[in-house]
Amino acid sequence: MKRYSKQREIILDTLRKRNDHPTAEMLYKDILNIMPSIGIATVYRNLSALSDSGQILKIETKQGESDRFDGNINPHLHFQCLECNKIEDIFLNEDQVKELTEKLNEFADVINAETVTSKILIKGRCSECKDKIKL
Amino acid sequence: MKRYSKQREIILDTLRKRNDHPTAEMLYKDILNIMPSIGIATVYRNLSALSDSGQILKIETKQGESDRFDGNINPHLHFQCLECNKIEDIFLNEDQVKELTEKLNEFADVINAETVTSKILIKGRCSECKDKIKL
DNA sequence: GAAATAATGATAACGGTTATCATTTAAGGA
DNA sequence: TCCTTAAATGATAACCGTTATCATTATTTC
Repeated sequence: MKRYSKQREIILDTLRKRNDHPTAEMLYKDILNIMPSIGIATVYRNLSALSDSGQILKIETKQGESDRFDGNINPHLHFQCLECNKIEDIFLNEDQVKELTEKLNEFADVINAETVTSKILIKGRCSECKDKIKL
Repeated sequence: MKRYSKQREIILDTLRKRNDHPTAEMLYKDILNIMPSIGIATVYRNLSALSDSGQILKIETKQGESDRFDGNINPHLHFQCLECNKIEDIFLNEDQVKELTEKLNEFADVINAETVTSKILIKGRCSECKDKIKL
């Protein structure tokens, strides 16, 4: 990422405009409407670069399933519904972030390791699917 | 898994004897010494079935990287070292499990969802790599 | 503007996993 | 024990998301 590119700008903009967690493929299809000449490799390349540089988040789900991307880098967890596979954000307030960080540090201490980051995915039933089952 | 199979028994035994987090490939190579006729597909098939039935754990790491398996199903978190990629277990005592569960439930409540399970991977530097960097 | 080289687009290749299918084998009678 | 049924296996082709390759295009610097 040593040089500006129109493609990267569009990719970042497109991702930030959404408030869900699209795959590279979904973004690619979106962007084709704006820049029909863009290649899928460019989308993957830039999503990787942007996530490496911390401008976006990559959510690695299970193998065989496409990675998801998130334009919102405020500290938050992810929730995935076991029924409909939807991924939702759970935003934490400062106190919650602090509590969680302390707890993770405590856990890492058990094996004398140093926490840098963490990946927390809560799995369960989302509000809609919870209701469906009750009907 | 409606019928017994010698292959499945060997796969489960082999995994349980290890206290690390091997990939399907690693287990396959191990098992070739005991049963040279086993096929890689059988290993994958049984690892999936065993993890679906809760007898083992599947640790889904990042895409492109092989899944890891764990024969120990006591509640524990995983830690992955950013330097050497090693995965370590962090076992929790009952109180810690309870605390963590409560916290996750609290987080899921924010979006009115119901927690069933969670996947927590702490990333950072393991005790060995932490030391290496300081040298 | 020209040179240097980063970024792109098209597409081939990759790698872990899953699907396919003929063959083998376990389980439950007769 | 033999027979039948269908689950499980082993070999391998296929799958699919992603990455590598490479010629071409575009950005930056002078």
